[in-house]
Amino acid sequence: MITDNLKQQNSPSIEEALSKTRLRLWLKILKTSRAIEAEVRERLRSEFGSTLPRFDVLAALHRSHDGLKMGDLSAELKVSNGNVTGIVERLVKDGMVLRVPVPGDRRALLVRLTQKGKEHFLTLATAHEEWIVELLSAFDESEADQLQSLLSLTDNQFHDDERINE
Amino acid sequence: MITDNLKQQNSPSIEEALSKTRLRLWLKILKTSRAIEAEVRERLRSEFGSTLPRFDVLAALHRSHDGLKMGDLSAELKVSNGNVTGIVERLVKDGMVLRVPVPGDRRALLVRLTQKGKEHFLTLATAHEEWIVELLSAFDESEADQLQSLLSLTDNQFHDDERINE
DNA sequence: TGTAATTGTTTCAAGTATAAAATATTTACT
DNA sequence: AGTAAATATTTTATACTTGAAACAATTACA
Repeated sequence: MITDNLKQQNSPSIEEALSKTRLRLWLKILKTSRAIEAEVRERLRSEFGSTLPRFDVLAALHRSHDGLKMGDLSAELKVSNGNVTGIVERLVKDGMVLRVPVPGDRRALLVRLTQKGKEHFLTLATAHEEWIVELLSAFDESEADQLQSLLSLTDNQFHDDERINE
Repeated sequence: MITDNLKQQNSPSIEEALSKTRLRLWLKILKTSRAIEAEVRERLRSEFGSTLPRFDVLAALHRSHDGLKMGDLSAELKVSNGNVTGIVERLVKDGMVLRVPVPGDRRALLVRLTQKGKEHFLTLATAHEEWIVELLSAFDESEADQLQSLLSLTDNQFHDDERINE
């Protein structure tokens, strides 16, 4: 598909100002996001000896009731297959998850939370929710809603998945 | 210093709704930020064979005219000392930066862009700016300004640097 | 002057992350 | 049945990341 460039023909100075504003905004988004993420990582580490990737894997497994195949897990978390292999390996070693064969398919493995993993995740999740509420305490209901709406303007902007065919 | 909990005594349901809104907002911030960052990483890789950490180091060195000590560099980028050692090592190997001794202090090393590094950085920076403008094209001037203001509400929220003493 | 504390940096061990290659299995099609 | 293509996963090589330990040099000060 070929499209024309339909950009409005603004004066150069208006275009340049907009570019600067967007660049500055990106740095702000990145700074805010990284600051909160760093704080969460640090608390997971110091208070629970855990990490964000582990938490993310446990959360995904907790959401899906019957476990997830390795591939589904990496798709869900948007990280590479090989990466998930390593994280799950360590979680198995710690008794948090189990790898069980899929009946009809000897290639695939289902990853499931153990009882211990379930309990551990609930502890982490409770703390995590409290931290986020605290770290975003600068926003009241109205401000948070406005932010949410503004950020939603990017919604159809990024596709992993171009779905070229069909 | 001991402070009372000065939180307004809202009804439980209002508090809970606010918590949910904040948690949802955090997931949105994280999703947006990661999507843009992933796209920038991918383009640095595929179009220039480079990475975001390398770009960040080059950018910091370009901003400071006379080079930076290793410690200043890691402070500026908010990453660990050991991390910077590795990234700089690879940049040295590629001829992008130089380590030069600091006259009065035999512990310290100044890291400086080479001519090649300067040119390489300018190429990357130009492309990077275009990408960001494109990736944030969902926001017009007014929306970008509103977002910037809302995100600035967290400004004194996160300190690396508690400055307990003095 | 000597030595303790501080400062600047690298090394280390472990975990996270990727793309690409390798392996194993299943499916589709002849 | 036989084989090519597709699918599910792991392995490999390389890079990034951290906190903590080690090392080296400088500064403060008894």
